[in-house]
Amino acid sequence: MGEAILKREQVRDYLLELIETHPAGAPIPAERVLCQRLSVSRPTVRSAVDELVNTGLLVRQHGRGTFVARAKITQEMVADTGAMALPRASGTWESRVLEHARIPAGARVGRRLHLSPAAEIHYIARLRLVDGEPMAVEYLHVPASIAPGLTVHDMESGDFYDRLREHGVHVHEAVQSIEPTVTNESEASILGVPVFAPALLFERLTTDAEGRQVEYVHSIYRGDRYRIVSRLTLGDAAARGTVDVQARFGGDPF
Amino acid sequence: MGEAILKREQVRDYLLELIETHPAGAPIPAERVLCQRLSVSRPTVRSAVDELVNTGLLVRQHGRGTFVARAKITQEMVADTGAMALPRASGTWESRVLEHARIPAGARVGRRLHLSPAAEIHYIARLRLVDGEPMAVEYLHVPASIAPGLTVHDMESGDFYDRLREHGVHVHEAVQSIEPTVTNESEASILGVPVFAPALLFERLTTDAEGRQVEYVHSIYRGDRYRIVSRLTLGDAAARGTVDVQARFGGDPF
DNA sequence: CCTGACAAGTGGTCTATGCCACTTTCTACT
DNA sequence: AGTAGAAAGTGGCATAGACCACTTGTCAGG
Repeated sequence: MGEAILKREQVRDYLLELIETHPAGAPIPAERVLCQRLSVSRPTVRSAVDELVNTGLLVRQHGRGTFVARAKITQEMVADTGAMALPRASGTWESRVLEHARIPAGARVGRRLHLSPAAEIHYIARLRLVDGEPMAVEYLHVPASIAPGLTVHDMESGDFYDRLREHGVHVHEAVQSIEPTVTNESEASILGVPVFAPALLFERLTTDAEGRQVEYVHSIYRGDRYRIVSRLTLGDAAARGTVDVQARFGGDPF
Repeated sequence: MGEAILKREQVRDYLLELIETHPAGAPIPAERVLCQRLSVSRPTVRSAVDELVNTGLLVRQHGRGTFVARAKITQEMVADTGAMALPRASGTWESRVLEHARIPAGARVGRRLHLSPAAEIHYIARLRLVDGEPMAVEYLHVPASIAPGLTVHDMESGDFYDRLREHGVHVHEAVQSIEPTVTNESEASILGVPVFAPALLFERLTTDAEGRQVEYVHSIYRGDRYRIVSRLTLGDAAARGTVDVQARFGGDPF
């Protein structure tokens, strides 16, 4: 069982055993060494290593070597009922603004936010880091009319929804989608992962108490170091329908 | 901007344009034709096609050709407040039991379900299909002591939690995790997707009203045709903490 | 007209080779 | 002892070729 037939599979199994028996950060033998040891060609070795890199088990560094990757960070998305204090994702989270501009919404973002394509929005690209390391890249779109005074500082400190409240915006509801994706070149570069590595794509549209769309966010979370946990409460047919969840995707902040 | 430098990137961009301008199911030029047309080697073409296959944009069939892939299915995980009727994922969902056995829990599943490793469980592997096509593969583990009379029929009909209720088990709460993953060979084969294609990994541990662990599920949902949508309600600090969500990951059923 | 075999076209796996670019180590010179 | 340059070791990109395996289409024979 699990017996590899193809040479690439043999190499992969050999490497999986190395990964299981070495700590994160440990180097694995160089490609050329593996060629000799396993009697396969270099493209075949590279193909097997490619697969393990894409699944987040190995990390490659040009000119340095290939190393066993670290474990994932878990995001708990359940809090005590009614509590303000949300369960943070493990690690110390920070934000770093990569771009901040007031631009026209355009057709696509305009549709999402129910705005004219010409309406102005705050466009913010920001990097989310955990313990100093990139975890996600987010693209926020906030109608300028709703929070005209929004600043870069607002984007980098504390809970973003707290910041919005300080601008008179009381968020009420959000619809969010999650799907698996793979990184493109830009995202890969920003996040320090390979291109086409597994990732989670989040899209969220937030409305305030007055029914206005106040935020549209598109985020990419690296899949090798991030996962979501949720707690669901399910009742009998008569009581079903109530789940006490305070969902916080994608780390901190809301 | 977006200008490919590498030959592999040039090929990929060429193919992306083809994909955008052709409907699902349309064939793309054969590998050898692309070699000639783009003046690149076959391994280079294959590498670019590999990437598009892994992201779910193309589908390869041995001996037949390469075709533009179809769009994703969206799972809405929000229902009307208090309603029994849950928003179904699009398409017609069915289950097909692949395996059903009573086996010892083992160390890992035993820990999850708070059982002795020797305790017996119902182990069920089942395929979830939408419109007749594989969408997910699920591995259910239910303590035999909790539902001694569970049958294959229970696994294939209607809402699984309704079936458990018929066995006197009233599910109350579940904790679930979601992370991006890639398919292994077995999953790829069952789901009809390539190995190492992006997918969503779900793990869920369900408890009943008496605090017993009644179910542990491990599921793989293909990423090329599936995504999750949720609606979150957020209030002011005083009111925050209540989200009216009825989460149903992974299609139908719970 | 039907069937079977063969050819052509498709993707799949692998080897061999060359060269580029980055990083680290070692050696020689100051 | 320190520094700079070269060498060695690492991953990255690409080509060329051979052969395997699957699918489809065509043609000849019955």
